[in-house]
This record gives sequence, structure tokens and C-alpha cells, in this order.
Amino acid sequence: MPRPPSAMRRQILDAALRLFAEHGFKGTSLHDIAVEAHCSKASLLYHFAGKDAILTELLTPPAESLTAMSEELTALRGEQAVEPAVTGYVGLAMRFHLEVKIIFAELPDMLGHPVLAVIPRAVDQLADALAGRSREPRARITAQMVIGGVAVTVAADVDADPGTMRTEMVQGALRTLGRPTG
Amino acid sequence: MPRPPSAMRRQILDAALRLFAEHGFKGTSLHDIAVEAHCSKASLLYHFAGKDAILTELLTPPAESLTAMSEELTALRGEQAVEPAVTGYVGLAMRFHLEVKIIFAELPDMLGHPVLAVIPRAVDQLADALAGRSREPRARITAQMVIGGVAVTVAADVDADPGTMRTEMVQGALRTLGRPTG
DNA sequence: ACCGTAGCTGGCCGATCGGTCAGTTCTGAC
DNA sequence: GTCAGAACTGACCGATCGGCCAGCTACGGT
Repeated sequence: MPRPPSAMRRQILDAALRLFAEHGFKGTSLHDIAVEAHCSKASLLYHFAGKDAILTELLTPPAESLTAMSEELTALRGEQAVEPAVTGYVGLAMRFHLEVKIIFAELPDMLGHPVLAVIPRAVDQLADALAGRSREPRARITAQMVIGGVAVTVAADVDADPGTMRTEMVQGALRTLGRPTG
Repeated sequence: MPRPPSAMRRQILDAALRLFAEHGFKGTSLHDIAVEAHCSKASLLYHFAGKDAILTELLTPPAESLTAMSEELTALRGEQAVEPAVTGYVGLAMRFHLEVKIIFAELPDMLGHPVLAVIPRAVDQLADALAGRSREPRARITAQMVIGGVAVTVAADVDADPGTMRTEMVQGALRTLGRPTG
């Protein structure tokens, strides 16, 4: 339930995004966010129902995008799904790379978080598409490697321009899946 | 400095390893460990200097193994280093998969932890070997993908027998690096 | 001039955490 | 039996955390 936007609200979200990505959710206190956002701790709780609500609002967009993408992929059959899955996933991971970092920084808790409850199913569908609808262990394992490899690479602070990163991750992923680019 | 072993000591370490892997370091309290290990919280602190000491003792073996492996890799030149790096890293990740899970569950903090201070350098050397000593962005990015992909795959609870996982991860990693197996 | 309300704050609360300590129980050496 | 020390524990402490509340300030409508 986002309230009408305000300058301070955006400021808080920006500060929280930076701090969560750097120190994790549990590793960031409301005090830390307040200092970074140049306001009081009580002001945070005026704009947001609680610490968790801040996280929820930050992670809702990537969660919804992931769900939407994985739903679209279900329309594609067999190996036709592989390339769209790779490019779509890489794009998503790059667009929300800070959010990915937050999720990966505290995976166990995040997967238990309501707003991310959709992730296991979405990731399953994504893995299914990456595996070209194959149920063989080999395909499932390589799909998992691609999902993890892209996420970690995006979360790590690699000094390379976004264009190169995107291209190389897409090609690398396709190689991993055994579908080298001509 | 590990004291002489005792039954309770091992019991505590086992309990802590399970709980840290499942809920993360910060997500596990001394109380939780005490319950799991069937002893009092005070007893934990009799056997260990503190919560951190438990973590240190759990992560020292994998840290030392990683350091040793990356040191050995420095002796290999150019592309000769790639395959040993892959098989070595996959083996290490599988052997210490619970510890990998702990580290990845709270990456930011863990990298700041003294016992894991060796990791950035070791990972750098590993990436260097995986990249076949190349400094091109493409090679560095794919190396990063392999490191992340293997770690995440190993940390995730994939239902596949260890032999298959090892084989497929090694082959998948080699494909990612553009070195398909015959 | 008055008022309602949105925005914001300092101060406080209960819960939980890691850690300490005095004291008890167990056990093997003599 | 006695005693020393290892093993273990319940009770407690200070710090930190997320969250709550009474109240202050600024401002637009009437």
C-alpha cells in the first residue's frame, strides 16, 4: 500500500536501498537509515509501517517483474524458451542489481519474506525455461548454475561497463547451457 | 586456538553448522544453538570464547583449503590453469557446501570477518586461473559467473546425487569458460 | 484569527541479544 | 574419603534493536 509520494519518502527508500545492499537487511538499523536519509528514526516510522514495510516496498518491483517474466516464458515451448529466458533474466538482474544484492545477502530470510513468496515458483519456471523444458538432472543443474552465476556476477562490484556485462553474461549463460552463439 | 576436543564441543559445532547454514549467522542466537546442542547457553561460552569463535572454527578449514588451492594454481601458467582450477574449485565447494552456504548467506559481513580476510585474494587468484590468466573483461566476467554459479548451485538444495552434481558442474563450468569437453 | 492536519521529532518502552559470573555437579588421582 | 579441576548451569547485566507516543511546527482553508 504505497502512500502518496513525497520527497522524504523517496529519500528514505534510496538510503535504505543503498544500506541494505551494502550491509544487508539485518545489518542495517533504523538508526542507520535515519542518519543516511537525514531525518529522525521516528520519521521513518511515520512514512512506513515498519522496517519490514521499507524492505517490502523496495523488493516489490523486482518481484513483480520476475513473476511477469516467468509467466511470459511459460508460453514458449521447449528450446524456444531458452534464449528469451537468458536475455530476460540477465536484463532483470542488471536492472535490479542492488535488489538482487539485498536478496542474496540474506537468502534464507528473504525466501521466507511474504513479498518474495513468489520467488521459488518463478525461479522454478525460469529454471524450467533455461533447461529447455528438460527434466534431466544435467539440464536442471546447469540452469541452476546460470541463475546463480548471473545473480552473483551482478551483485559483485565488477568494474565493467553495463553493455559488456550484459553481452558477456548472455553469451556465457548460453555457453553454459550448451547453446553457443554461432 | 582449538582446545582439546570433547563430545560436547563437537556437538556444539555440529549444531551451529546446521543452524548457521539454515538461518544465517546473525539469524542464529546462542540460545538456538544451545537448544539444538542440548546444553545451556553458558556452556557454549565455556567451550568457546564467543559466538564469533564458533564461526571462526567452522570457517577456518574451508578458508585454509581455498588458500592452499589458489596458491597451488599460481604455479600453472596460462590456459593450463583452467581445468585444475575448475575441478579444484568444484571439489572444494562440494566438500564444504554447508560452509559455502553460511558465507553466501551473509556475504558482506563474512568478507569483513578476519578468518575470511584471505578470501578476496584467493578468489582473485582463482578467477585469474579460471580466466586462463587473461585480463580481458570477457574472461573476468565469465570467471565470476563460474565462481558464483558453482557456489549457489552447491548451496541450493538440489536433489541430485553428488557424483552427477560434480560432473555436471565441472562440465558446465568448462562450457561457460568456452572450453567444451571433447 | 482560528483550526485541522500533514510532517516530523525526542524520549521512552519491551524484547532480544551476546556475554559474565558465582556457584554447583561430576570425575579421576591420590 | 578427600580434593582439585574440568564441565556445566541459572541468574543477571549492558547494549542494541524495532516500535510507540505525546507533542511540536508549518501551512492551507475558512
